[in-house]
Amino acid sequence: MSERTGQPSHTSLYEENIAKEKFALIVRFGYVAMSVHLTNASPSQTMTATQFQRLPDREAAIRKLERIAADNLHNTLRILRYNQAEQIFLYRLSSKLIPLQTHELLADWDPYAALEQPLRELGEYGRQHRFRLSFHPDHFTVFSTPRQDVLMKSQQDLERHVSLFERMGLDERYKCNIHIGGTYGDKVAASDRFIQRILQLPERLRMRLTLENDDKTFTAKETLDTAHALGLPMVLDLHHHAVNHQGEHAVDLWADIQQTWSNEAVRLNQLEDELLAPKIHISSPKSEKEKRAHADYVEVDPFLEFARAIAPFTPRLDVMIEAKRKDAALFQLMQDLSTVDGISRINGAALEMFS
DNA sequence: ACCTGTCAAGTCTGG
DNA sequence: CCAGACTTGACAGGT
Repeated sequence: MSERTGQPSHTSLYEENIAKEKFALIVRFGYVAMSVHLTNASPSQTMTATQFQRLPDREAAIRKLERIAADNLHNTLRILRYNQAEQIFLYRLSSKLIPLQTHELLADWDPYAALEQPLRELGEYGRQHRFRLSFHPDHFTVFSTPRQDVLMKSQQDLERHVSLFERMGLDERYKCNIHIGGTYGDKVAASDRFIQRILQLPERLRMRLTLENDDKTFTAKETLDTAHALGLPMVLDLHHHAVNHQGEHAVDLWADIQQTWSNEAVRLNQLEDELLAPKIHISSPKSEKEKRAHADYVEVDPFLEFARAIAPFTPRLDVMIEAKRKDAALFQLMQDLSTVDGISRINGAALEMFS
């Protein structure tokens, strides 16, 4: 293996997988939060703090928040049923399922009292159909921050996401993906601070994390080093890598990135579990000028080039599509890929590449 | 029914 | 030091 690819050698588990898959790469695709095909199915409906305060009856206002949250959970279940019908097994949950959950106006509100049942139902459906569900707390979750107040809020927001997983009955295989954060003029100090902060987190939060390279600050290589230091899996974003790297090639980092997922599978004693297959993000630049912004759809070629290059030493890959047109972009990409030589479609959103 | 402005968050840049 | 850009989907309020 290592002679063949020039990559570092791999575990015996890895060799077994390769033998079993006969050098075929199985790729599954998914999309983020909302479907553009389903109507009136937003999982992210909300209420502004201003509106909440404007309502004279606070109890009634809270009931309204709970109705919005229940509706978001119901819409998420509708989306999962749709995903099941379309055979899409990768899906990122909305971070806005429960509006104003961490707002200081609602510090005394326990939203779970009213939402326990729908959350459990959602998690059960997800487990039953083997969906790979994830969260991506937004970019205001910054553990590299030097500010204590920002750190507190970041931990609070991560806690909120992990609690949702727990209330859904979804164990540590279900992950919250985050970025490292800002540099504040000193990248080394910032990543050191990040590492120390993550090490100080309660284990139930720390072990939910995956780390993703970002488009401005921490490159894939730097994120991989940080993931190694913390023993966390890494999600490689190919678009971010394309606009933020120091000359290194994603394919050359891949063996080590893949290894972070094998390590996690070993840690959780879930060696063959597809929930812990290595995962990447793909998206395409909106335009020449707006290289970082996401386009409506995803171009085939950059993904195809990467997938072909890693196929000889990768049995399985999960791909999250980050495109404005969400599931429509997924279907378009599947169609574009299905006409390519050496690729056969397994089902709605999974395919097999032979090498 | 549609359109425009606003809302949240934290970081970073430009003035 | 402060204002504005960045990002995102959806609300809020106007026509």
